[in-house]
Amino acid sequence: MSPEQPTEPTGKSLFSLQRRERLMEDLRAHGAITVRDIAAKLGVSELTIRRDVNILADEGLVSRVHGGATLPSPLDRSAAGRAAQHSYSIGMVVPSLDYYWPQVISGARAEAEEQNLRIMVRGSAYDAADNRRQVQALLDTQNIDGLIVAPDMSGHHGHELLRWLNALPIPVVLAERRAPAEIPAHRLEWVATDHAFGAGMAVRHLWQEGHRRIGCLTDSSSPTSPHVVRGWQQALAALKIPLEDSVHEDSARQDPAKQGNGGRASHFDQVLELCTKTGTTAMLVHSDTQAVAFVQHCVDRGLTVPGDIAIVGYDDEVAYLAEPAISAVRPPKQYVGKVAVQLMAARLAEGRMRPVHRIELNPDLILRESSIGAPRIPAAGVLQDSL
Amino acid sequence: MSPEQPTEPTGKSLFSLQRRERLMEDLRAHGAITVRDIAAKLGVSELTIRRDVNILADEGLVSRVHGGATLPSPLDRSAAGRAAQHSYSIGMVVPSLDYYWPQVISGARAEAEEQNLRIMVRGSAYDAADNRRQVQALLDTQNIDGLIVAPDMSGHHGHELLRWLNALPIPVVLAERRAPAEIPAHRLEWVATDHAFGAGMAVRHLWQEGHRRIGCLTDSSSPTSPHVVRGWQQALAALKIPLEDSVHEDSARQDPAKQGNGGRASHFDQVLELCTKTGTTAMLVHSDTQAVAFVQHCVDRGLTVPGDIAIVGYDDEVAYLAEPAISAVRPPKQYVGKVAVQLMAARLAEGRMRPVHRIELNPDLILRESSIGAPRIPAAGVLQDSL
DNA sequence: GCTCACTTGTTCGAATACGATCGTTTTAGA
DNA sequence: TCTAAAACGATCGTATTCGAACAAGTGAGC
Repeated sequence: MSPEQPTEPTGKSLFSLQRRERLMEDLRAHGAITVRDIAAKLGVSELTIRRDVNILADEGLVSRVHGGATLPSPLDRSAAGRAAQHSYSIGMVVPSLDYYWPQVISGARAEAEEQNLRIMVRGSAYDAADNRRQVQALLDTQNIDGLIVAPDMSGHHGHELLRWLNALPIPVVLAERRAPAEIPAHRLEWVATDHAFGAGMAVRHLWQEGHRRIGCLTDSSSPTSPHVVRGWQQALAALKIPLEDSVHEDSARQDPAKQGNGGRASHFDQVLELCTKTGTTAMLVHSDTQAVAFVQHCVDRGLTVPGDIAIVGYDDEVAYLAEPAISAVRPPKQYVGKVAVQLMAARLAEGRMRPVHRIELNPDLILRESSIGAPRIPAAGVLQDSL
Repeated sequence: MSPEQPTEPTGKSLFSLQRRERLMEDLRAHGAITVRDIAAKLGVSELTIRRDVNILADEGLVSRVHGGATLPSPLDRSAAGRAAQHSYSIGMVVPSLDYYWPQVISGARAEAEEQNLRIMVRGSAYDAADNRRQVQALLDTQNIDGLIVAPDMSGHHGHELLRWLNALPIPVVLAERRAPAEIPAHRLEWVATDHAFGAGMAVRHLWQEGHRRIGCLTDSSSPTSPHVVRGWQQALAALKIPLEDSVHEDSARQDPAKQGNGGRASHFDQVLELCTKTGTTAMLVHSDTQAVAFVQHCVDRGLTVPGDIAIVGYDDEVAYLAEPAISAVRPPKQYVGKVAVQLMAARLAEGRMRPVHRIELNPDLILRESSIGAPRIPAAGVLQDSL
């Protein structure tokens, strides 16, 4: 009877995939369809067709228009996104997930979103063997097109790891690390904070506050430490402060038997004694956790900060929590992640013709109570343009 | 008599996208269309067509004219002009317009086009006073939002110039220059080729070719020279070649009385004599022009290249012209310009919160006849991963 | 039986496309 | 240069479509 019924009135309902097939058939036949016609023809609601059209449009198979759909057209500006669809996955291996690195990761994530990249993060221990394990795990299980990594580079194993990374078939970007010049890791790119610059900035600041003997307390177990020390030394040299009788202590080189809180306290006492002996009135303390402990210790010993001794920390993770709040050098952690992803995206897009980029970012100096407002010798004019 | 009805009189209405496609078809067919014709043809109001034309013009697909539209024309300044209106002008001051820098400029220009920036280039002499004059001229006469510059940084005047650049109210990016650490030019950004890396690459290449005494001939009047020398020294150290009896000569430090071609010839003779005396079989020659002259001199003296002495040049401007063609380290000049503009564009867009970026790019080593194919000691396996 | 995941339908406020009017700008012709 | 006609853009109104939220139906797996 009624031959005029729609092609598929009530008979059997179609699966969504079949429906979309039919939709595409009609589209190919006529060049364009309206939601209303198709909905009537297939006996489903218009909303359903709209949803189908959206799905097809997301895959670039149709161009959406008000009221229907057409064959994909170059005039369809939403098609631009389609090109970027075959996006890359990049792996990221960082040595800590609770200090310093969360912000780096967050910067990387934001930029990855921007660039339409997927990013997979893994934490690792601070040692080369585990770094390699984590990278290998990413290579094996995921489909990684690029790698951002902050490896341990100390000792023979570290160098071996660098060579291995350099030989990987995918591009590798180091974050907060630089391959030493003697290792010809000619393919590795990196982005790192210029910690030497940061340390220099801290020293100059203290000098401007009137301090003329500025010490340095570091923890050589951190990969950042050598750069901080170098920057401190360079700044002292530039300011003509003799290096030999400046306080330079390293918490990691303490007698292992004395480790623990007791050991730390006695080490701090030793540092303070040295300061008194040499007339040192300001200290740059690497890693702000240590700076917080040191300030606490000073206060406990009855010293005022910055009155008796001024402190500048390094990293600016927890410096603001101390009492008094500690001035600190703040590396641009967000940007380290962001730029690492930018490097990777550009490398993946441009291929081998792009020259290897190696980027240093300058940190900021965040001034708080621990280093200002206790005037000594009025600042000389030599450094008028240093801040 | 009525076949004259419009193609699509009332039949079915078209979607806007289809309408625009039809419009573009007509436009491609005839080169130009009038709003009235198209409106009649497609059976819509003229206003609708005008709107379509506006949309297409926004995407740069047509040029709007009174009464209709034409294919996009470069004379249509509304397209490029409008976008470029918001955009910035940046000045660029380089020390030479015929050696090395043309390619840097070309890279900068291409990227500026991409980023919709205007770029104004001025040549300058290789001295700080003229650098400053040229920059000042740009600041005075043009409306510069940023500056890319490759200043002379030698001596007191050079340092003074850096301080002045650092204090300018607009962002400054150095190209192929780095501010020394002792000058706290904390606002200056830069992009520079890692010439030390390039020199090291050349030395390692020569070592792999079997050379065990590798000399260096530089011209200390060039700002690049110190980096080349440093890279050469580091590579020698890494390869455990004793530095003290390696040939290291500087053409700029020759007796001024002997300057000129005669002086140069005698200096080259002197260098060759030193090579013989020390058993040096390979030379890294900074600035390719000098390398070309040196190769010519060797050939004139009856030496074969690379048979008796292997040569690697630096800069790769004219190295391919020599007979035999000279292997040379090729700095990524295009990219230096490109990255400088990228840095500037990002700085102008993001403002002061963006940390200072300092970027090094690695050069390539272009192998030609002057350094290969004259096997000596078979290459040892130590450097398997160095190329 | 049950829940869970998935798909489809309904309703309704928001967004969009298109056309009409009218004042302003541009163009062509005297 | 002036003037009239054409073209243009801003604003509004209307018809239609879109999509978010919620509701309901279906099949798979336990």
